[in-house]
Amino acid sequence: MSKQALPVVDLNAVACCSPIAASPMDADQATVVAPMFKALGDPVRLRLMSMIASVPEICVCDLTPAFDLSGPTISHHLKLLREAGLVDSERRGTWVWYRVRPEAFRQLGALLEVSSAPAAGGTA
Amino acid sequence: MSKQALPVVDLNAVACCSPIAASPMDADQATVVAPMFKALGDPVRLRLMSMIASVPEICVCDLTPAFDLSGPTISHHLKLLREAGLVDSERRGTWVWYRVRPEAFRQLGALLEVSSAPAAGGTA
DNA sequence: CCTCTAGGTTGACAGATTTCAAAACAGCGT
DNA sequence: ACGCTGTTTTGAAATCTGTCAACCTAGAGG
Repeated sequence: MSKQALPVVDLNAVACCSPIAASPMDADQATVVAPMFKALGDPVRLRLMSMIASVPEICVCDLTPAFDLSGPTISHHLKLLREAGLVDSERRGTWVWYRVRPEAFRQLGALLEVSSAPAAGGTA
Repeated sequence: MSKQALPVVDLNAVACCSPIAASPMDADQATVVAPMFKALGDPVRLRLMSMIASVPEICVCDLTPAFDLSGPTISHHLKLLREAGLVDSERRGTWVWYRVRPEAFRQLGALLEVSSAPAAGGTA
């Protein structure tokens, strides 16, 4: 019943910072990282993520009315964001508060870092 | 017949650089950006992207054998990457070469930048 | 204990995604 | 012209996703 479902993505299990462009990512790492990108690959979740990331923390009750969607649908998207390890939630009395997991956020950023131009001399 | 299908994502149409965490992203921008994350949200495409981004350019014939998937399937994933605006392709004789679109890559990275702790005093 | 509100879970369904086999298309070499 | 190899397109099957209505759980307040 632990509502604090352990994130599917274990950040410590990931070679956490070599940029995608530094060297070909191996299949295992791709399997771990892809779900994080996938979680951001839906407009609703991307907005949700942005709203959460823009403040220290935010109540579901402030998230839901920003969309033209039912409560359960928002709840579903928040769950995916949680399972991807991107956000954390905490119940405090009546309300549930969400905040980002900075490590996850940082990792994603690191993955997309541009590492200059590697020299695999193809083009000429 | 133009195989150089115009990317679905028009990079110039995007408020191209304010980090997700800077302020809540509006619905329109989310609609434009989400497909890019979505494209990276599959392990195969993420690896493909990584392989392409790790070198100046790479031939499909070097991409395909890295996976346990049929040629058409790889081709399909490459098409999605192209449509997301993340990569470009060019046929040169018998082979087709892929390379990243640096602008798109940079934009994605910018989106995930951590902008310290913003003070959007909603909470207190 | 009862009721009210905030959120999450279940079940169902339309539409999208992943994948492959088969077929089409594009250059190259003979 | 013909066949060969590399890549994309088409068509179809199995699976996954986004969404809602209905229902359940958690805490607040009588």
